[in-house]
Parts: sequence; structure tokens; C-alpha cells
Amino acid sequence: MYKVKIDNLNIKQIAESGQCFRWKMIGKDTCCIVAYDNTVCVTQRDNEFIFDCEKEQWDRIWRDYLDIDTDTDYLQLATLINTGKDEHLKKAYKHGSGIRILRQDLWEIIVTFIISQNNNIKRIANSVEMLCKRCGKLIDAENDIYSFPKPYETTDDVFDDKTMGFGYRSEYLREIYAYARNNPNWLDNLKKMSYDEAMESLLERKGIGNKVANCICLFGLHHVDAFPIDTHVKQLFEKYYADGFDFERYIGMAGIVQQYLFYYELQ
DNA sequence: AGTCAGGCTATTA
DNA sequence: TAATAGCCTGAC
Repeated sequence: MYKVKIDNLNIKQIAESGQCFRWKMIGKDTCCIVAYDNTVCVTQRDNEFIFDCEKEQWDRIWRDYLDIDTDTDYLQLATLINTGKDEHLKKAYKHGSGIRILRQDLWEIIVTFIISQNNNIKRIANSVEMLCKRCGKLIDAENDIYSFPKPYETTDDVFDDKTMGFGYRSEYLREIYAYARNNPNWLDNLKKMSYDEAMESLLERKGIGNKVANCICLFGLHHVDAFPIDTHVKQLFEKYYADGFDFERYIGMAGIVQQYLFYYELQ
């Protein structure tokens, strides 16, 4: 058990925000979260958190994963939003101020967001869980959670199996798994690249277009300036920002702003 | 029965 | 370069 106070963090909001598909709400205020090959149950009451693990594990894994050490950035952004003239953004921030950009596993993000295209959250989560159960290792028996399959842990027949629900994305998945196996340095190289370089490398892969590439940059590489534009964001821009949006003001943190706007639009 | 869900590829003009 | 058909599938 480890107790800690954190501002600007809300487990439920992140679970619903669509950047991760493997968190499980197992109670009103309790969530089982998954990172790399670790799981932990967290209970939240206001800004107080109880982690079902030792402090050692908190320091080693969860603190970084939850992006805790960038508190100043989130506070700065909050001030920027609240002192600005964008009333819609102020409302969006008020509604989702507990959202943070997690530091998730790059490979998991690449595969998950290829699955996410032209798809809905329920189906995405289902496909991801089936993939993990079929090819991953059991990492939490109590909560029935499996690790996310590494490039060398799958075989082609997994992607031919219609019951996995990948649909036409099967072909993309088969190819990206093969590519990662054949180019074992690709993931590490991506991490060393600038935002523009990473975008270019990602867009060369089949099944990764502009939107998915931007999601990978934001959620998998922590390029916080990436700004994925999906159907919801597109609609919201037409609705509230027909006269333009002040990207300049939020330069370097646009991706977090995108999350606030997106999450508010979902409500 | 159509339409839509956190799009992409391939094909047109 | 811009616009559009077609795509797996399940929910409404």
C-alpha cells in the first residue's frame, strides 16, 4: 500500500479519455491499471490515491508512467487556459483537468492505434484484450490480465483469425509485426527522432496515416505538441472554432489541449 | 436498412 | 492536390 496526494490527476477521466484501452474500472473509484508488464489497483478520493503496491514500485514504475514529474507543465498550461479568452476551452479544461498524457509502451501504442482506425472504443478494447490473451503472458492472475505481445510473440495465423475482430486491419497488423521483427532497432530509433522525423518514419508503414501517426507521436513518444485530428476533433473545430484556434498560444503543449477538447466533446 | 464508430489505401480527375 | 469509393464488423 502506498498513499500519495496528486493534483491534476483523475483515474476515471484517463480511463475514459481513449489513450489507453487496457485499464479496467473494478469499482466506483478503483481501477486496475496496466503498464508494460506490471499491473496495480488504484483507488482515488479527490486528490488522494491509494496504490496497491509498495513505494519502491511506485517510484520505479507508476510515477513515471502517470507523468507525475511534469506537474509544472500542467500547472502552466492551466494558467494559460484560464487567463485566456477561449471560453469553450475553459469549460473543457474544467471538465477534464485530471487528464494527463501517459508514458505508455511505444510498441503497444503503435499496434493499438492501428486497430483503432475507423473503429469504436468497445471493439478496440475487445480486440486488444483478445490479442493479449492469445499471445501475451499472464501477468496478473487475480485480474486476468496478460502482457502485450512483443513483435516476436505472435504468428501470422493470429491475424488470419476472424474471431479476433481486427477486420481489414489484419493485413496492417501482420505487416507491422513482421517489420518490427525484421528491424529490431526501429522502435529505439523512433524514440531518438524528432517529431517530424518520427512522423515520416511512421507514415512509411502501411495502415498508419496522419491521424494514427499523430496518436503514436503523442501517446507513444510523448511528443506533446502532436495534435491528432479525428472525426470528433474535426467536428468540434467546425462547431466552436470556425474563426480559427490559437495554436500559437499552446505551442509545445497542443496535444494536452487536444485531450481536454476531445474528452469534453465525448460527454 | 442505413449509418456510424477516434481512418487508411488506392484510384480518380 | 483534392475528392471519393471501399473496407471488416457490430451497435443503434
